Amino acid sequence: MNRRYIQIYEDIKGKILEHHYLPGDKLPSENDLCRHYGVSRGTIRKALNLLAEEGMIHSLHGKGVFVLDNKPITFSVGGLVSFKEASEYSGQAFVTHVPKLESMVINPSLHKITQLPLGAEAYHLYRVRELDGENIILDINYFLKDVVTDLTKEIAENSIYEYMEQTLQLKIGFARRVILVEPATSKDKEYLDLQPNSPFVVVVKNFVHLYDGIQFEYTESRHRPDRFVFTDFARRR
Amino acid sequence: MNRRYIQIYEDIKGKILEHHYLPGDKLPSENDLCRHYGVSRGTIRKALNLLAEEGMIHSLHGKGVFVLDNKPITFSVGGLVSFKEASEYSGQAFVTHVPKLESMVINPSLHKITQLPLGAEAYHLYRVRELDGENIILDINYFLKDVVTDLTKEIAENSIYEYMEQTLQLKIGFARRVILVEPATSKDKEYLDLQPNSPFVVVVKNFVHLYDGIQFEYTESRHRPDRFVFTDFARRR
DNA sequence: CGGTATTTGTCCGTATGTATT
DNA sequence: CAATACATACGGACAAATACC
Repeated sequence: MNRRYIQIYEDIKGKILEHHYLPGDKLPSENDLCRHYGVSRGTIRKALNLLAEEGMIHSLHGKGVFVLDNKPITFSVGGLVSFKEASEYSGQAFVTHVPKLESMVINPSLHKITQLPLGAEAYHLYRVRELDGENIILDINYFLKDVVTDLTKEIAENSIYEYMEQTLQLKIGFARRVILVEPATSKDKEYLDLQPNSPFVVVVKNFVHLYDGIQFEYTESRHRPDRFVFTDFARRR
Repeated sequence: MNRRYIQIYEDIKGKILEHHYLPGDKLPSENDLCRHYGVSRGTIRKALNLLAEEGMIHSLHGKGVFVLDNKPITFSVGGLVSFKEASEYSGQAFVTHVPKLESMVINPSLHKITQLPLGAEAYHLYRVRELDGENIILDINYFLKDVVTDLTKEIAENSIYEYMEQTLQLKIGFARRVILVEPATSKDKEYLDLQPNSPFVVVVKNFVHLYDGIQFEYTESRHRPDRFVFTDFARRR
């Protein structure tokens, strides 16, 4: 498989991130980029389209393609990236603790919450994310056992997605995400350094599917409200 | 301009929303769709790509294109849609009150918050969104006066975006959005029906730009935490 | 102000690769 | 092995918005 347009997308993105192109700059014209990369215009436009979706660039009809003022959303919570990828990007050094890793079966009440198949075996784990000595995120994960086989604490402390993609050769497809606010539970109070006057946590619920469409994961990321930030980019159609 | 692919996107989207296609169904093959709409395959693929970005469909190499189980994100808070569009879509009947509409100048401290140009004249308004007799969202808006000309209370109660696009013939381009949690201010307490034990609000900050790139709006949507929901769809690349 | 060149937007047709049936 | 279906890429054409002279 060729996927030239992905390489070009990554190349241009790198040049923006390394400030070879600055916000407000005009990129070379699409025809110039065609000559530079030795590809057709359709391929260039596919690469530029990816950058536009992420909020890195904006095209103006008849004028050119301009670099936006941006912290691209893939660096924040937006986009489907693993926690490890996000923290590496942002440059913040997180530590992950795994106080719990066990096997269980999806019972009816769990099925309702997780949307995972009733009766399926799953790994159930808690992961606590520590920043600057404070525990600010509690991840409650459920992974289908027959998909994410042989999960260990070491893998969970590093990156489960990396393990799935590189070791198990699985293809992650898409995720639905819901953000809301809930009262803090006793588990939140046990694992997070909550502030005394804050009886709430921000909850990000993730329903993650493989490329073939089957859901293999449900995760609740429970955030200390004062440290929660989510950024997003949207275009008008 | 033709924009056949937009029409096809809207047509297929409509068929999914009206349950002509159900979740799990396979759409006709791309070649069948070409024949049906009388267009080339590239045009069909552009339409399908829009649906895929919104989380309505998912393509499987060699198998077909399948309808996902979904409330598409444009129906919720995701996507760049006006409050009126979102509420019409969700079917919830909101009422909008406009307790304040005044003109002001962007001073240095406002410039820092809103990112609007220093010294520019702006409309400043409060809009309270009421649902089921409860005031649950306080919108604090700043619109550049030389862009959104002649703004009135009537327009603000209906839809400012509709006014901009249909009356002023302006093209809205893109927005950056940040979601976080803040302590409730005295204004929140004045305008929102906050619950007594909830000293916080969920704040959605919007930096909205015209198609030509200039920012014309800053809005803070301040939500009662227990009524706040945000949904999102993401793909792995 | 007008004509020409440049640049992005849309669409077409074709060819080839790769995954599934 | 062949047929089907999606993925990638090429090249050409014309439209629409803008820039330049």
